[in-house]
Amino acid sequence: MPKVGMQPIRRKQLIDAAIQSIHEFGLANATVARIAKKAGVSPGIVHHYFEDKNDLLFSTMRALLVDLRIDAVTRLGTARTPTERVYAIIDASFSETQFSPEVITAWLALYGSARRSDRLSRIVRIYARRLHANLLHDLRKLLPADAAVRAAEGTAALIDGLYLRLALGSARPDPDHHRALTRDYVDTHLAFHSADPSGR
Amino acid sequence: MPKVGMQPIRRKQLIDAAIQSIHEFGLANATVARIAKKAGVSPGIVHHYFEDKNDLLFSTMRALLVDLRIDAVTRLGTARTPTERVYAIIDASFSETQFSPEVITAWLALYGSARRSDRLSRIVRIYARRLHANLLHDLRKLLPADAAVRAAEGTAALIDGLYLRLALGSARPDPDHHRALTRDYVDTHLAFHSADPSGR
Amino acid sequence: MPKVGMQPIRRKQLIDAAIQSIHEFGLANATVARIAKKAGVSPGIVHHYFEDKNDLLFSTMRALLVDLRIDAVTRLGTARTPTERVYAIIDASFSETQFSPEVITAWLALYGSARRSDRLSRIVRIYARRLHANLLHDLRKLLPADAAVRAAEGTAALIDGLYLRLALGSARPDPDHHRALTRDYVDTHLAFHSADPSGR
Amino acid sequence: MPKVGMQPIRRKQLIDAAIQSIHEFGLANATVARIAKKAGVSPGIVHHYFEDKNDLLFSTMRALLVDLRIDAVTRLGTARTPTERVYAIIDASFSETQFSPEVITAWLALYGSARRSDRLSRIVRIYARRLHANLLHDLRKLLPADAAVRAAEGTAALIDGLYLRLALGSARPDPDHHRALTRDYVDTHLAFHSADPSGR
DNA sequence: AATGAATGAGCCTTCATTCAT
DNA sequence: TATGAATGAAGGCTCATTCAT
Repeated sequence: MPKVGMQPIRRKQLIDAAIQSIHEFGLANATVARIAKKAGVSPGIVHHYFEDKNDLLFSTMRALLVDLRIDAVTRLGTARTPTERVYAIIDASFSETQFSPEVITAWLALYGSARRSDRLSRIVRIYARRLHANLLHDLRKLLPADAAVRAAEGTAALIDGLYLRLALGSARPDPDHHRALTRDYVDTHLAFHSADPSGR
Repeated sequence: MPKVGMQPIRRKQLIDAAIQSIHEFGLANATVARIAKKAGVSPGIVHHYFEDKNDLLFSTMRALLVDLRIDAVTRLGTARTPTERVYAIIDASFSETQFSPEVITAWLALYGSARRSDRLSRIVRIYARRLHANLLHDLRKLLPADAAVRAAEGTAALIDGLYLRLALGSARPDPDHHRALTRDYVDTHLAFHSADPSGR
Repeated sequence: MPKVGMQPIRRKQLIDAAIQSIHEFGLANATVARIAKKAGVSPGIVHHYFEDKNDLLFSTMRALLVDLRIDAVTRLGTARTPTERVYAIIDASFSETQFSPEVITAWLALYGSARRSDRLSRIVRIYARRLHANLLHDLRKLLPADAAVRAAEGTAALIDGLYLRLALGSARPDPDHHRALTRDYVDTHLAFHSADPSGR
Repeated sequence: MPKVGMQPIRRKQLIDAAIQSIHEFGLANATVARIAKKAGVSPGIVHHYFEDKNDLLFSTMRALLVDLRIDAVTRLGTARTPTERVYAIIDASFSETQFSPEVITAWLALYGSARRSDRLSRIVRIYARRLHANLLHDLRKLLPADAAVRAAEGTAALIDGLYLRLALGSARPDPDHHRALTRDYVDTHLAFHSADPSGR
């Protein structure tokens, strides 16, 4: 059924199928054949829309990060104060979209293989840098310089660490809980420094 | 040349070779043949000392966690106050042994595949639970109940998150920096609650 | 955009593209998609103008042989003496048209696969037989019967052998040189027998 | 059955199977699986003994040329006069070993694909150059310089051309016939020049 | 205890061919 | 007439695992 404009549709189908497959079979067993089957297409078609399997996996990771970015930007749009902005970033990380077991599983699996792929590790680093920059931008207005840097790094690490535990199933899959925990980290730092304006 | 008592030696050789191979080739390319070669033995021998490849990987992960455990127990032995004990646990996580690039890479790779292996995910959860319990045990003495729970969970997540960033290469490989950051998380919570004894 | 009378145009386009593709990518990598792309058409269209890929390749070979035939017939038209006619045949084999690298490459590649295709091997044999018959026809007038047969076979083999070496790149791509060499073969035989009219 | 010293045995087995397979199925259909089956081994083993399929095909071609070389060297050992030496080279090309249909088919198929492989085209050119050098060495003693060069080139081309026609099945598979035809080419040149010592 | 040759299943990828438009 | 999306069958290659020695 040769229709035009299938590209974005098929690509999304296949990326979703890749996420599902990684969740269901594991990255090592997420074969092209299985992903294609889950997407309801033939194995061969994958190479029409992606250069190769790595390109599909890379695109999958990128899609995850793009979704996260969109979510964050949206939330930042309505935030007014620096604190609200920091919360917005945290909330985006644990939003409904990001929080499905499939997404979290895929996220960890792809992180786990990022070291071996230049493309993959590059976008992961870009994401990490951007998260850090965003957090730092607002925390600087709320904390002394060095404390802001530390808080930004800690917040980012905390988000990743909570995700990691979620992916392993050793944490309850409750977004609000994780949001609260991360906010608490920020709150405590803010409170600590506002109670003691001289810094640390 | 049949020697007796080779078992522990060979197993350690192979586990070390597995860690090195995962670091060098990635988990997906850490084949039995490559691991054996790095260990200086023949591919066939692996199945004399391990049930199969999964067993080798599981044993590798277990070895990593056992090392961590030993480190922590040693440090806890000399700690006196609850705060010292919490610091000991943190320090163990970022000790020299745990901090080699090879170990960190292997750690993330195996975490990333834990979901697909019952044995693997079991020991990972046991480790997570134990870490949480240890932290909680001492934090309870320093913080209100709910704050202690939150701090324990946050500390554990922070450690994992920092490891994750290390494995990805988006954090500088400086143990002291990570220790300080994690201690800071604890310190801030302790300060916050001692400054406000009414709890939160 | 349905046009009429496209058949001969498209067929020639595709045959030329096939020759180019064999030269550029090798027969094994001259895929339908690549040939179509080089012809500036879609892959699907190939099966409108040719039964299948083999039919395209067969038609390509036939086109090469037809060109050669036309060339030979033209030259034979102006030849007067038997010797001139033999020269005409030789000259046709090394004429400008036949001598492009693309044509020579395709020629060898298709020869190399002729054994596996009935159609292909049939036209190749027809060409061989015709070449032999043409040569023999005139050589008979110049040489004793058995010498004529031998000379005809030798001349044909020499032409093919020179082509082969051209295709492999181990001979310089100079038509005149090859014409001279082949004429020399004939000349020597003629001289030998005219010097010794008793036959051999 | 892990025996030592299997390498040369298996390699020969596989090379022979490759020749047979090319003959039976054609180069394009001589798959690794088919070659392995014909050799009575599993498909996977091929990559134990050859880098990849191309390496097997290259080694096959090399084996053909080595056999030819050995044959020629042996015959040259007993040749005394330059003429005998030229005959020896011709005879080697059409010896029993070289004359099996399988060998001839493989020869043409591999020649036909040589242009696309650096390794393949290299050894083919080396063989061509050596053949030419050998012929020239002795013809120089029998003919004027330029005639010797021409005769050497012609003889080599004639041999290849006869092979080509054999591979296509458009010549009768009679070694003696081809030897005679090639010797005749040489003889005629020698006679021509000895009858006319002034050269041409 | 140890080797490494051998197997055979499975994976990624390519490609001739078909077909809805 | 023409497109190019889609299929499905192989093909080359890798690899965990077995086994004769």
